[in-house]
Amino acid sequence: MKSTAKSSAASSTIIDVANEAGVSMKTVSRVINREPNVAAQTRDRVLEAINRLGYQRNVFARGLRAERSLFLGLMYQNPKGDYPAGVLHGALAQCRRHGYHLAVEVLDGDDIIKHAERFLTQTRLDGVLTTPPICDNEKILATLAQFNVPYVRISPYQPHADERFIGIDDRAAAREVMSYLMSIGHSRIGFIGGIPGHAATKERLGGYRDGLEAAGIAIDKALITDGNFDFMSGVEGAQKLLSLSEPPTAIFASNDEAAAGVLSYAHEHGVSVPDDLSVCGFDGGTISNVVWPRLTTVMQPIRRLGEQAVEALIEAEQDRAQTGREKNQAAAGNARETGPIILPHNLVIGGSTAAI
Amino acid sequence: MKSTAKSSAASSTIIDVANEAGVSMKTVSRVINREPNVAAQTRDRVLEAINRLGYQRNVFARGLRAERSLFLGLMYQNPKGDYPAGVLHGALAQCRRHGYHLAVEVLDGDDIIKHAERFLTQTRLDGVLTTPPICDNEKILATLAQFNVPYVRISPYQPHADERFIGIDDRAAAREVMSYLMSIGHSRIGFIGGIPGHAATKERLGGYRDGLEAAGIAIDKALITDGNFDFMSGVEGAQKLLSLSEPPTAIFASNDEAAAGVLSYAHEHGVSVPDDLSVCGFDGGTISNVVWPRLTTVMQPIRRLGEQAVEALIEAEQDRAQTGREKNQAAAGNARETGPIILPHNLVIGGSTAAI
DNA sequence: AAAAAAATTGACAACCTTGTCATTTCCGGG
DNA sequence: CCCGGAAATGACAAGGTTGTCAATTTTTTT
Repeated sequence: MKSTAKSSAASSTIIDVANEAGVSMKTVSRVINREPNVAAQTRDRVLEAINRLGYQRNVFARGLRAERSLFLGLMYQNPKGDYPAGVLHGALAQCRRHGYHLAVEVLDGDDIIKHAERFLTQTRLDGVLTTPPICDNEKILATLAQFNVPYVRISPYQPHADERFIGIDDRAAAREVMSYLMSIGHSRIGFIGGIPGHAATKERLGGYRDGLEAAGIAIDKALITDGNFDFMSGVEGAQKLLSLSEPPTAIFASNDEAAAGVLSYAHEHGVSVPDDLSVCGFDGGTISNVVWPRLTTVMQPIRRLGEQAVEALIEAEQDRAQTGREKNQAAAGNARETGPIILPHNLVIGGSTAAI
Repeated sequence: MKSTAKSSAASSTIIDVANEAGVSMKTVSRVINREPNVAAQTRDRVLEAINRLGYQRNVFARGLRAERSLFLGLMYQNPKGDYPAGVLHGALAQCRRHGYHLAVEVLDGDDIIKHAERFLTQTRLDGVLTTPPICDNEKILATLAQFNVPYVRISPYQPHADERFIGIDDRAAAREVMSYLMSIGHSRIGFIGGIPGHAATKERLGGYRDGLEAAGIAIDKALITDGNFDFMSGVEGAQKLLSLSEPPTAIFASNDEAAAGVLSYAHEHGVSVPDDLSVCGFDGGTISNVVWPRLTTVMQPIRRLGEQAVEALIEAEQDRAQTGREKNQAAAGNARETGPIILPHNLVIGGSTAAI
């Protein structure tokens, strides 16, 4: 008695489908992969057979024979907070829509590169999404290129030419925050920075400056403090800023977590928010909604970043398959789209800001 | 003229290794899979060859031929918050240590079961981790069983016999919270519940009751309100409890998010925390650290839950492979361990509680 | 209407690994 | 010194898919 006794869940193969539809397995393969040159009538017959049998292609057989694995990868470093989770969730949703799967890998050990290499050889991903900070690690990018894996970077520090990246317009968003604050009467506004080297850090500070400049307010360096996107840097920033001889009436922190630190410091020291001090954050994740008062913040479409990144990868992948097939007409103008995808953000007014 | 001169990124195959070591590919396979009956000397030669060539086995070929895929899966439903992210991170770390990869799937569409089936047929996972609430979905569990995929449930509602599950002792933790609150003088303590049907909901309420009982305090049903683990349920719960003619001096919310809601309501209505009201949460994630005042809460070892779950799966998997190989001696006492793995929790005292 | 071109389809090999089963080698006992 | 049995090793097939290339059918052109 063979122990093959597969359960009812056992899947049928491409050959079963071929027999059912009365065609060769190659034709079935063509239908599955949406290759051209299949008669409409044949295609229908095959699709019907697929439905009847509940056929699903074997990911491993496909990965073995073809270049494509039906897996995308998400590589990131700091798994804390809403950001990676949101990207992940969006990416998963989009993968599902396209019949892809997602392999996640956190790179944070000793030898990141070796780790990435192992990940790539073992999984043969069709594409990779990366988020800051590793999306700005040149060695990682070089490794991806070496393995010939298409990748999309989310909110990179510095976009490379001829490369897909996705993000929001941090600078414009920060400008909006500033003009909102100024519109309700603030002119002395403090700023708490993010982790040096992050794109977001640079851009949000840029927006802060832009805003003041546009209003004709001179920049006071004393009002700009360093930070690193975490709670403590908010606490410390608030302490510095509020101890100035001429303290700000509003503080714009580079993200919600730091803004929460500001709130905390204010509560601790009897500074009333928003009466004595207005506070703005950035990100619009869970934190902005659970602190008191609720933060005025910029809501990023984090999930959509993940979705769009996957979308871009799959598009590129299909292009690749397409042009691969048409390689005879190598001269054909292959318009592989590149460049940025900028998603809209949203300024949310919470209870943490008020007119002066 | 062998085409061995592959590019540096291209991987060598088991045949290359066999040639390099002067053995057959089957022997290499044996070494890789730690099968018995390989002479020590041969094993060394093969391992050396593997090192020299930087060989890594092809996941797809292996998945195609063998039952094992080197992939584990994480299935969950609500991707929000620290919990899933923490489990994911822990699971990833452990997977990496064992050379496994992790495929993540969020089940939240229309037809969860069909979705799960597709996921399982397509990926042929070696094992699956699930978290609440879907780890309590009988249909999902049946599907996993049907596909013969071993699974580990994290914090299930009701442990099944003969099955691995992992969690903390919610009830004991809640008891600790209660005895702490009573030790600092509180006796009128309100409780805000979690999503009905969750194991955590039941157990934490149980601990609340246990605590009062142990202190000989009668349970006042007016002090127990419903909730659902989110911020608003904390706000609403606080409102109910604080409008009682004889309001509590402390509120124990079933998780941090709800506790944050309580804080928010208190701030809004001029109730000073912790002077007028003590507040406790549960989970010990980001939220407990960014609100003001910091929450007194139970810190769950979330990452370790993920790690341990993966560990258990891989152990079971290796057992399976082992006994599979020894199937001739079918009578052998295969002591596949089952039952619970309970990890320690940790009561963290924050600024949200004070002596009466 | 025949020839040429294009579209459609199929036969077969190849991808890399592991399971099966046969063969060889080694060892202790007669 | 041979024999029997266990240990070590290898030859070969199989797993499900897609790429290659040839064969067949349909359409277009002359």
